[in-house]
Formats: sequence, structure tokens, C-alpha cells
Amino acid sequence: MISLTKSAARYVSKLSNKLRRQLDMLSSRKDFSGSQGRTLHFLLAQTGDIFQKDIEEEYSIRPSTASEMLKQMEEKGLIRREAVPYDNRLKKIVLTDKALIYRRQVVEDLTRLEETLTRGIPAEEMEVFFRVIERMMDNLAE
Amino acid sequence: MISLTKSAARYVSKLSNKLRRQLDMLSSRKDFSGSQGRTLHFLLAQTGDIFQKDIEEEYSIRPSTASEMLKQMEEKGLIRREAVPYDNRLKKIVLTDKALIYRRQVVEDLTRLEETLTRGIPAEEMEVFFRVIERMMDNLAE
DNA sequence: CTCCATTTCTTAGGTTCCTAAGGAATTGTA
DNA sequence: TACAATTCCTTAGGAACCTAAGAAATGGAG
Repeated sequence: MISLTKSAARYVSKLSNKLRRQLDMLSSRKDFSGSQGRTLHFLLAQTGDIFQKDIEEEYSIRPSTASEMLKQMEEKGLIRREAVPYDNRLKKIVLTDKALIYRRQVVEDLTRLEETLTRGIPAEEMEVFFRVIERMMDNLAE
Repeated sequence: MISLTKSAARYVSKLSNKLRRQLDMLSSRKDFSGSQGRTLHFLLAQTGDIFQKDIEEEYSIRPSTASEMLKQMEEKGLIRREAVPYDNRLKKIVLTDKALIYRRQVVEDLTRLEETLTRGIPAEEMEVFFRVIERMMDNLAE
């Protein structure tokens, strides 16, 4: 089999598939899916008001994807979507008490995944890695 | 909004989503989807026998995902799946004449996407980038 | 003030990924 | 030789993405 020239696009897609499977494994014994766990982790780190569009931006997903995921999280009792007085288009995402129960586990799991992922990679290489990805995202700006 | 500490997992997932949308845009005017175009590109570069498992490995997708995609490509007349004499479990993936018509366009499109993605990034940073991703994939070895 | 553009979110319908389960052929081992 | 494990692929059903279309509120330009 002839392997194609190294392709950054292919590398990223390939690693992303592997990562998704790991994330799904973490959540497999819990009440929520991989992407819901990831969203929980994000929300737990926030102090101010958070809206759907913040989640869309954080993971580069489309409004429809975010909307559907949040609907499921709401149905499971992990979040509420509340109106804010200053703009009726916005719905503030609020964690429920039930969600807070998962705090420690979610943080632990995602921290461990990140550690596993980056194990053995020198800090200066990680810096380059982040810089390169940021540049790539700019290059694809939509 | 408080941004989480830079997370390699999040960066990869985010970039991967952006890339997928670009790939889908490339294929939007053609007879095949983004992932099918990517597979076509891979198959066009091969000389020896290629099987489904080679495609699974190339993009880190599961057998069920590959099987379904190849079924659709077969239905569209882009490939055939042929038996080989030495092992009846294997089905050789063969491009049809119809697929060959797309050769130039597929190669051009994927080359341009890769160029866009990596524009302005020094060669030595790309080397680090590839090395880091390879290490990450090893770290996630399943 | 009015109306048009923009922003935010939702719904509908589709693709690409997944796990789980299993059929069929091959390979390894007793 | 037989039988168990492995390999390769498929099917069924679910999850995480997508585009397209649009509702509802806000903001901006005349």
C-alpha cells in the first residue's frame, strides 16, 4: 500500500476520531454522552453568564448541533435554559444541582485524558503545536 | 466568559470540525460526499491491492463506518468490491472508469485544501506538528 | 419611526461517525 | 483433524455533526 504524502488534514481528522472514541469511553458509564461531558466541563469552569453561542464557539459546532445537545442535557436535568432581562434572544445556560454532582468526576476524567494525550511531549513542542493549530484555524476562517 | 486552559483535545476537535466543513464544501457540487472524495483521493494514489481495512487504518474509522461508506460509493458506481483468490474474507476495492473522471479535480481540491490549511507555517514548525500528532496517536493507542 | 439586516436559537432532514452483535473465512493450537 | 481464536466485513440502531429554512428579538440606517 502506498501511503500518501503526510497530510495535516488527514492527521487532524485521524487524531480527532481517536479522541472522540476516548471521550465516549469516559462517559460510557455515566448519565451523559462524551460531548455532553465535555460541555459540562466547560460550564463548570465558568463564572459569568454563558449562552449557546459560547459553546458553539468553544468547539466550533453549528447552532443546530449545540441546540440539540443542550435540549438533551435539559431533558436529562443537567442544565436549564433561562431568559435574561436584557436580551430576549439569549438563553442563559445554567447548571442544575444534579450536574454539580458530576463535577469532580468530569474534571478528573478530562484532565486525565489531556495528560494521556500529551504524555512525553516537551513543553516547547506543545507551544509550537498550539501555535500551528491556531494558525490553521485562522487559515480556514469562514 | 472564562476560557479553559488551552486543551490539545479541544483544539484538535475544533480544527477537525472546521476541516470537515471545508471538505464538505469542496464536494458539494459533485456526485460524492466529502469523506467519499477523500477516499477517492486515497485510492487514486494506490498501485497495489487495497482493502477496506486499509481505509479504516488511513483515517482511523471503524469497520462499520468504512463498510457503509464503500457501499454508498459502490451504489454510485465509483468503486467495485471484488473477491481475491487467496482469501475469501477480503474484498479488493477497485475504482471504476467513472471514478477516474474525477481524478484531476479530486487531486486539485485536496491539494488546495492542504495548502490553505498550512499557509504561512514554517517547515520546521510543520515537522514538530507532525511529530506531536504522531506521539499523541501513540499515546491513545487502543 | 420604520424597515431592513443581523443575531440567536430551533426544527427538519441528512451524513458521518460510533458500539454491539454476528456471519463467514482463516489461522493457530491441542 | 478439530475447535477455538482471530480477522474481515456487514447490519442495526444510536450519537454528533451538518445544511437549509425560518421564528423572534435586536440594532441600525434612512
